[in-house]
Amino acid sequence: MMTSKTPPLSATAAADAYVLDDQVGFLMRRANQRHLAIFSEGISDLTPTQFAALAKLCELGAVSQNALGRATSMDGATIKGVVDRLRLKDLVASTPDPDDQRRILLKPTAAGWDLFEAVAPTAHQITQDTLAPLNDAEQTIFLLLLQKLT
Amino acid sequence: MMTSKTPPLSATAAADAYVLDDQVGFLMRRANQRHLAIFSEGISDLTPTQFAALAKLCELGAVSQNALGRATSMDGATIKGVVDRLRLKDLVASTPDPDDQRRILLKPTAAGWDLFEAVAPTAHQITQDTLAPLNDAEQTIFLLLLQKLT
DNA sequence: AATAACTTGTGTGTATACCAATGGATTTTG
DNA sequence: CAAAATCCATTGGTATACACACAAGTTATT
Repeated sequence: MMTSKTPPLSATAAADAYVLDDQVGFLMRRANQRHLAIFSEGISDLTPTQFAALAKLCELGAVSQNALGRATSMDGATIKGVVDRLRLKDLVASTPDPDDQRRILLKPTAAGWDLFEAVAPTAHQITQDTLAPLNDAEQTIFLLLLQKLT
Repeated sequence: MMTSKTPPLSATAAADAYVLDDQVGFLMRRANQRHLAIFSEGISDLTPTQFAALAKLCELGAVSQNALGRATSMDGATIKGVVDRLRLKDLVASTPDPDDQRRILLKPTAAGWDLFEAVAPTAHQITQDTLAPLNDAEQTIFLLLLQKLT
């Protein structure tokens, strides 16, 4: 509990005790910054978000844009921009869904598949490089705890 | 090591083995999304980034804009926007540095101090709420490992 | 002292990321 | 079946976040 480390405090005392560098949010932001740097070093063709969308699309087959967004934890506005850019790069193709006129069915193009398969090993390596400061046991625990925070 | 879970693979096999939901980057993004939601629920006046900058400024006293950026892990372009918005809200004041004509010295205003002290306890609570899915021991480990990944 | 190298703040461009609103399509319900 | 509720894609707005380039100021080098 919070109270074990921070017993009831006046607002001022709480402010004194607030050290930014100890906050989860700040640490997660920094850890993520490091990961993004590692990613763009290894894969410069795609952003992590674009790769996530492409990978998920290769995993799922043909899905609607919003469904892909849900599968990758992006809201409608975000996934639209990502898909637009993937289409500009000819990695993803879209066709209207004959069963539902609202939907756009997305599929990886041949080039999309090729790129995904070509960079998947690198993506694995990026995950490993990101976790490299931890030993095997620590990596397992970290991923487990991270999953619990999801 | 990676090889314990993923022995040498052909590109296609690597693609098969690539499950987005197991990747560190994806998990960190989702954990961060959850944290941001908790934050904005508790503190709606400021974004996490703005609060981080304000908190660090209260911690450091008078520093230049770029120095504040370094202390909060934001690059020059990012910290500029953040500080601009904090100034618009009258939480931060800027004066030219007499010793270095390039620099702008930043300081929290009285309102900035007041707001920081008022929300610091809430910020602590947000950290706790974010970590709530973990028990005490897990929280300690998680923060430790997170720090190692920084 | 003059030049080079660096720092600081700023501006531009691109890419997430989310909220709110909208119009059209589909599903659910009364 | 008709109305309400929901879903879908899109748009506009705001806020990080980083890369790059730039001008002006400062420090280091020669």
